[in-house]
Amino acid sequence: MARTTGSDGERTEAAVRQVAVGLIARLGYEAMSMRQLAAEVGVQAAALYRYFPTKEDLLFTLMREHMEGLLEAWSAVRPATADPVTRLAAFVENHIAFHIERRHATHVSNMELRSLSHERLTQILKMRTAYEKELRAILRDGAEAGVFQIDDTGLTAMALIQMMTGVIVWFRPGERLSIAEVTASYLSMTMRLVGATISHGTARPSGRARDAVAL
Amino acid sequence: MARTTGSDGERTEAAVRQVAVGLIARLGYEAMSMRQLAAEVGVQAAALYRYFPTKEDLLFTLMREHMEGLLEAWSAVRPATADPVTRLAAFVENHIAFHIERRHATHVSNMELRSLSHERLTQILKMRTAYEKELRAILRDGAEAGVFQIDDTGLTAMALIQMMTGVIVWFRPGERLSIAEVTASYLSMTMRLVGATISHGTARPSGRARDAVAL
DNA sequence: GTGATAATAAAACGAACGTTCAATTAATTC
DNA sequence: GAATTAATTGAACGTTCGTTTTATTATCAC
Repeated sequence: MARTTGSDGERTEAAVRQVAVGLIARLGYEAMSMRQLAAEVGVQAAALYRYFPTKEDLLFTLMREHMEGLLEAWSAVRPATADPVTRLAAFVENHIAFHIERRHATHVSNMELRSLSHERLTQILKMRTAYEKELRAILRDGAEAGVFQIDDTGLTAMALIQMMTGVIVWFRPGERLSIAEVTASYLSMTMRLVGATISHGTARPSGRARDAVAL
Repeated sequence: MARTTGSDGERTEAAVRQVAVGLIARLGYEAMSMRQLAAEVGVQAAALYRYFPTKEDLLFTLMREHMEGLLEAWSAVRPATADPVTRLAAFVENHIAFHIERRHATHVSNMELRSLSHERLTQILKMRTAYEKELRAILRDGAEAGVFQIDDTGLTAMALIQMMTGVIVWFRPGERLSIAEVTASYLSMTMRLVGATISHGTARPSGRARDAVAL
């Protein structure tokens, strides 16, 4: 009825986070009880409160670190070039890879926003907006350079993000398609969707789709 | 402390459904209490059980009728023609219109699946699969006829549905874009994504994107 | 070894949950 | 207008929830 042999705060906290992501993704935040979480970690419910003051703090921590990870991942691979096609390709590849790798955490970050307090919701949405802004900038640059054919930059960015993130809904590792195949297909669909051309300067006035990249 | 004047079972049940959709969409199924629902309807919690035996029965009813509505809406507008471009355009237009019109119900049907029993989940997923099958058939026919350029029919169908349904996440009526503008943009993006051509017979062997429709 | 501190257990708190039941009144039927 | 049915109330049930408190033991620094 006290500290157990071999107990270690860092290991326990890491276990709590990991189990919580899986449990919330599967059951939902509201449906997961602290007792259930504790049981799967192998600890009493009261022990959780040593690491997270409230259930909502736990949720917020998971979400914030997920979003920070997404922004950092993109920063790490963002190309230095100004070429919109290269930048868009990098964005798509990073987005798909990151979200497939962290399916459960993405599920949590996308589905449980309504369980956050207003203030914390704002914080998460700010990070999300910053991420989407990166994509919009690429699309805008490409449209201005004439290498993309886009009606509405904002709408196209949302459509692309929904399409790409949606991969976590149906994709299961080890099934029919490999991650590489899925990524290649999404890259191809993305380039067609934005009407990407291989002309590196300005697009020709007519027959704009003539040089569509065959990705 | 009994039947109230002017009370009417049909009206009460309709009110319960309508309020429940809004409440579940906003708070989530688990977070919405039966007492809260009853209060918004203007009735005591016990009265709800006259219409829905359990909370889950209520959720299932809302979801089933949403999916039935979706399938019926598509049946009503499905073109008789064999032309894949026309059929795809009709599918996209119907999908966007239906989902924008029933944003809250769509939210419920997409987000609360995990709160259903196994058997009922299977029922809902069966309807969803039937709907997706319609899109896959259009894409397959178009690919075989050479009017669409598609890597993988199943993957493309999922990507399109995620992209289109995602409209409910960011679209708000009366803001920057009208429903007509949004629909036109999504139609354009869809046609480009599947590499639609205006050639009504077979596509030319090379320069396949030359005749991309300028939607 | 001894003292400080970190990590946990065990038990309990009040509140809220979905649901049931008996009582009661409005509307309808004959 | 009496009998029947439809619609609802108010109170209660047992359970579970997030969280707090207190006590107890392992670990670590010296």
